[in-house]
Amino acid sequence: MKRNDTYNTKQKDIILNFLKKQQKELTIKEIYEKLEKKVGLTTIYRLVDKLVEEKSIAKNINKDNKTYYQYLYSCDKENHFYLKCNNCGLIVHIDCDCIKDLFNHISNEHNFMIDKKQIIISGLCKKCNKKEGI
Amino acid sequence: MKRNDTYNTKQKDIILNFLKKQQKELTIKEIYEKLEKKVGLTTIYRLVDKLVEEKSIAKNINKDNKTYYQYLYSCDKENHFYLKCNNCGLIVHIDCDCIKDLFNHISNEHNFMIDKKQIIISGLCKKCNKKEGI
DNA sequence: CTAAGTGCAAAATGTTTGCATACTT
DNA sequence: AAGTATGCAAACATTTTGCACTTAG
Repeated sequence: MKRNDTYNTKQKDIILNFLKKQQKELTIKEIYEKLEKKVGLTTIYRLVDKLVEEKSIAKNINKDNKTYYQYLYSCDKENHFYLKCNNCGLIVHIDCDCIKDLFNHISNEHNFMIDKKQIIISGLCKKCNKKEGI
Repeated sequence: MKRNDTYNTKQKDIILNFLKKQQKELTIKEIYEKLEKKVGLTTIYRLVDKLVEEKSIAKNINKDNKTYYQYLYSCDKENHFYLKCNNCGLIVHIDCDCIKDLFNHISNEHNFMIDKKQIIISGLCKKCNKKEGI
């Protein structure tokens, strides 16, 4: 008679932990293969969707036109955001008050409620910036 | 004997102008249909890819798992960025120095080169924020 | 025991490619 | 002309669905 409940399953654990361990973006196929097919493709699609919804992971399309998923270290602080390198795909977590100012400014002056859980700013990390700059 | 050249075609014009006029995100299919099939599907795929590459338009996956494209008003100023509403999908162009400070801070303190052409910050616009907040 | 989750195979979608034709310069 | 671009049909890839079965609570 229960309703709208959610169960903890082996597969759920496997996927979240796997993404947590990997320090990079992965496609569904890559997840499926690296997990040695311990979890069915369909299930990965379904679980990954949920994880995106609850903002545990980020989803995005890269230049290669493929869809990638990546774990986002969660954080309840007010001053955290992510920097994403467009070249190597890495997302790094930053804690810095600089984002608080922007947040306040944008919500006050521009009437826009930034989603604190998902502030992802794109560009090039130090390493890739050097490489591309040649 | 020319090489690596690019021609100006009717289709290229049609698509860019169409996206410019629309003030919202569109899927490939929507573009195809609203254009009344004046441009072939394949061509849309190809042109839209180029436009993304040259950063005239933005591409992203929404909650509905569909891929959307939207024109980005270009701007050479140092202080512009975009705010994207996660609910209604609109991208608004903002010119405000607040982003310069963040930009400088991030590049100096965090060694990260933000892509000035594509600073898109997500959240909820005023209208959608009210609706969701009920 | 019941609702929720899983995984297969199949169906539905979405995207890319090969190629003959048409357009730009 | 020569090099690009286009658009169809076909190939390919990705994602979703139906359904019988398993698992969590």
